[in-house]
Amino acid sequence: MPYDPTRHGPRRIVGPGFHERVFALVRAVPTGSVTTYGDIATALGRKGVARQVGYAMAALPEGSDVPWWRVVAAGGRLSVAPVTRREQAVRLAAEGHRLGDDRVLDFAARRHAFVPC
DNA sequence: CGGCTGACGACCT
DNA sequence: GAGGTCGCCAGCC
Repeated sequence: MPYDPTRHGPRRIVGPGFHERVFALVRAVPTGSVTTYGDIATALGRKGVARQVGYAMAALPEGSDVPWWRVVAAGGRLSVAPVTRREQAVRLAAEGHRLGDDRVLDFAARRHAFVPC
């Protein structure tokens, strides 16, 4: 069943652990840049956990300080649930991104490079 | 403690 | 391009 905020209950409180590390990385993405689930997974040291990164994003509470809209799918695609995707497109456009066909154009140039601490 | 639930990605037909 | 398969795992009930 696809993610549906109207049916999947209240937002959950963010706890310590994996989710928190994901959120910390997303907070490090500056305005005007984007990153991907896979890049975050790689930055965490495990290439294969892009899916888990997505799950972490789904658990974000509303009103958090995490710029979730800067996280796109591989290749710059917008792949979240339709309602959220519209919101994401609006926010990305507001940060100067050009969008087309559910994609971030110039994705390669706007992709954030995570630096090791 | 077991079961369930998910914003993915690479690769294959 | 459109499907399907498989690997991946934390957090909540």
